[in-house]
Amino acid sequence: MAARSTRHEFAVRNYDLAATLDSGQAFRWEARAGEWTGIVGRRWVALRQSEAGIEARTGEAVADWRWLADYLQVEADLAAMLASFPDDEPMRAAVAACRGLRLLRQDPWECLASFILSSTKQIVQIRQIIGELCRRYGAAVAVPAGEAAGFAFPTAAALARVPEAELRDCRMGFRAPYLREAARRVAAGEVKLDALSWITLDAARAELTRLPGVGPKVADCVLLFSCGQPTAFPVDVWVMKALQQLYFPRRRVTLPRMRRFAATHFGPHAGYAQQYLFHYMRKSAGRVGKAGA
DNA sequence: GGCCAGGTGTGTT
DNA sequence: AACACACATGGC
Repeated sequence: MAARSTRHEFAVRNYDLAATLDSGQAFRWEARAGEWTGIVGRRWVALRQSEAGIEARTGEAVADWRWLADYLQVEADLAAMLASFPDDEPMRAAVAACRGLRLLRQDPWECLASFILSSTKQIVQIRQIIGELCRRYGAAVAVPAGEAAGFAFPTAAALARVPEAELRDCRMGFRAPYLREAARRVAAGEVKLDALSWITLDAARAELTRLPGVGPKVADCVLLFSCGQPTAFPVDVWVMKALQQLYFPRRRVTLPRMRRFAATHFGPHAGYAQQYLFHYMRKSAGRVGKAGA
């Protein structure tokens, strides 16, 4: 039994923390000098890339660090997943450009709500909306002395109670009624997010897309980023661009056809391949890692 | 100032 | 099944 502590080090190789936390999966990580701060569940966390892997410190002492190991997926076998990718030039290039990029394992409600808010929004704006939502409706969490206040992501029950006009004040525009109704149904147990990990991908998609504001893309984000469905393959404008340029440079391919191509081409860890394509494309377009933003 | 953003809902062919 | 359009808001 480990002693309670506010510090822990995870031994892990081939893990690029910056790429992972800044690759459009999660929206609450802030970069500072040499470290990243954020909220995971009800805990404030600072993460730093170290010699042996990843160093973490928290706002309150922790005895069992499995929640963070799980979130960061430090035990995932990255090499095996990379080896499962199709052996073609586009994937070789994407892997070479994104060494150590990982998929996180996020809370399903936070992930669902975040991606309902993501449609036709830039990542910087998604981050702003979510930040405001957490400040207004999230529970305060313990932070180290001298740190700014931190807030958990608001529960579904909490957001279900917020009037639509107030949600619109957080600048989410037409997404406000979608978020509110999705929150109500999740809080009422009409959709059970925890069950989505244990049913087939198609059944899970059908369940999620019953919710307003949730189509194929948002559903696959939730299934990939928080339910561990390894072949979920969200196709957004960036992935569409990547697939178009890298696999079909000569002819235009429609979105539904592109989804069908993706469903057969990328193998048992297609979702991971998707994240490499997404990050590769955004990086080469110069939208990632630029100071100032 | 126009184009675009980790899309979805609704209505038409 | 495949398209067209509206939908808020803000970065560039």
